[in-house]
Amino acid sequence: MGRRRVQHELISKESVRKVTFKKRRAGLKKKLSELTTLCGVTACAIICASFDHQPEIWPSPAEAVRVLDKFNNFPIKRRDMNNFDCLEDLKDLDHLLKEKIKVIADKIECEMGLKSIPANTDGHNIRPTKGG
Amino acid sequence: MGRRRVQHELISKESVRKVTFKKRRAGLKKKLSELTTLCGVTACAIICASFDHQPEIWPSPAEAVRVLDKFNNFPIKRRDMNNFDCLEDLKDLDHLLKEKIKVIADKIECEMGLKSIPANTDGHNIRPTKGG
DNA sequence: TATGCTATAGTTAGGGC
DNA sequence: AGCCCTAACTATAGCAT
Repeated sequence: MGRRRVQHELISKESVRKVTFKKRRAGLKKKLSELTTLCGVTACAIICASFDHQPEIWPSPAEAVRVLDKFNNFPIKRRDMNNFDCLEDLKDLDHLLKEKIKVIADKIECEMGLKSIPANTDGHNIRPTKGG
Repeated sequence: MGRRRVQHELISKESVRKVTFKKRRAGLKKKLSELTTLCGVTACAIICASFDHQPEIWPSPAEAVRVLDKFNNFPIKRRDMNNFDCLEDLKDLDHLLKEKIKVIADKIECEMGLKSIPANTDGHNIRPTKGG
């Protein structure tokens, strides 16, 4: 669509790539918005471009968290069925998720000022950060 | 686009809504794929529809985890800048994230069979699950 | 670099099977 | 339900500014 077809490969010229990115990002955002409105579904998108200083999160960070919650409320065993494109990837999913959650959990605890407390009297025993 | 314009509101007839959802979901998936290919960015989308038994995750669950990692690698303080649509929502984001991560972490530990271990000899002290 | 234009490639609503 | 068709509509590539 546009004056000419484009190959489905990385656009080599950075200036062109950047312009195309902005245009298509806007288009995608609109499409996502229409999908949620017309069909009454919740959806979010997260886009990380090296052009940007931070990822873009739609419709909003808080809504993304709500959508992620919906995802996370599916028990791991039930998520592991057959509706995904890449069964190979799925083999790693549980492991990746577990690793990721551990790292984030540590980071969050750290952020909350609860790190390096070996064992407190509230019954909350925090895993020490390794090599940090 | 199509034989007639549609109002930008919830499609009332469920059968029509479902068909439109499937068509537009496919379109969105293609657009997301093109964006990542053409522009060399990483992106994921998560869609929860009541039609489906589980959320749909693109390009794959594992890739979504990688994109989320990119997001989570931004320090919380730096995320809280000004590139988001909803500053009001952002006020709650850190809190929501912290709560969410805690719940998920508990769930994961449980899944891994590490729950209700008060303290083991590896130096990994796990927070006990509260209330069952 | 960003914004506006517009010809044209691409998407999809409604319908048939 | 799913798949194909195509008119009608939208998104955007290449330019111009």
